[in-house]
Amino acid sequence: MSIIRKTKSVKILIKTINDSNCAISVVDLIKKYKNQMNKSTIYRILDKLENQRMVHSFISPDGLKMYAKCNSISSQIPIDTHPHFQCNECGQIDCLPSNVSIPVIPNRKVDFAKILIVGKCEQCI
Amino acid sequence: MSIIRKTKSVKILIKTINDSNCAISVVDLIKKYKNQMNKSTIYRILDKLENQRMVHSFISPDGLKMYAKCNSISSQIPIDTHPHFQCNECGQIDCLPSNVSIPVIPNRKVDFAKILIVGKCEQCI
DNA sequence: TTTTTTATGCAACGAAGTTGCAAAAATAGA
DNA sequence: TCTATTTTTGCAACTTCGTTGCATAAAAAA
Repeated sequence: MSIIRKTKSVKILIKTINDSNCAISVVDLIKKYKNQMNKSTIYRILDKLENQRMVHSFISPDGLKMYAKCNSISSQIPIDTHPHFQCNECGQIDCLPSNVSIPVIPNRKVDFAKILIVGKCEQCI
Repeated sequence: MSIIRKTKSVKILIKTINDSNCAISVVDLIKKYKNQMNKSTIYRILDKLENQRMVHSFISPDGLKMYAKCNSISSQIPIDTHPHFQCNECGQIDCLPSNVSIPVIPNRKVDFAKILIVGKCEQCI
């Protein structure tokens, strides 16, 4: 896998994701940058950034691909294992640093868990 | 909301979901019954069944809408709050009866959590 | 410079899911 | 039973999200 080249588009996307304190859907990124880059470019760049572990992704409850920055906590833990929080008022999803202990399940081997905690965020409480 | 009418298609879908011990994607149901019912019909029936709490749904990690029966445990707990288990070998997803305790998160109100535990199932261990 | 590699835009495509509408089936009322 | 009304279904068209092939543009290497 080649090292990522920091083109203008790449820089914009990295900055956008890093400056955001919550996850962003690709759909929103496409809308936001529809005059500056093509949607294929966006999908391709995000894919590379994820391979490089510079961002991480997950699928939202309504099936949209979401991207968020890898903070210090999540980059130490194997991919996608930290919990996410979705506010059911404003819809925003962000990453939680906290750990949720996964129960042992009889007759199965547990590798990791994808956890989405749903509730109300600080602003919407 | 009107009571559901048990047409032939409805019966088939209820039986299929109830007889399965794991979640089924709508896509698979459409493939399976492509000669017996239209995909719109399938989507519409499943939607109604879910409104009646006869089945429940969730979005799989690859964005597919999945349906599973409501067992005695899950029908007592508010919708979608029981954990699911996905085998990363065979891909099957099923419902877990066990409860995972959700941590309290500072400055937020936690309503419920969607939990997908990933690992190996009994058959694939 | 010239050559080679990589990134981008564009258009077409594909899959999942939705919707409007007409026909069919089931139900209710007489 | 016959008719009127409601509900369900099939079909086709459509939307949205995401992918792919290919030609061009840009960057890096030589």
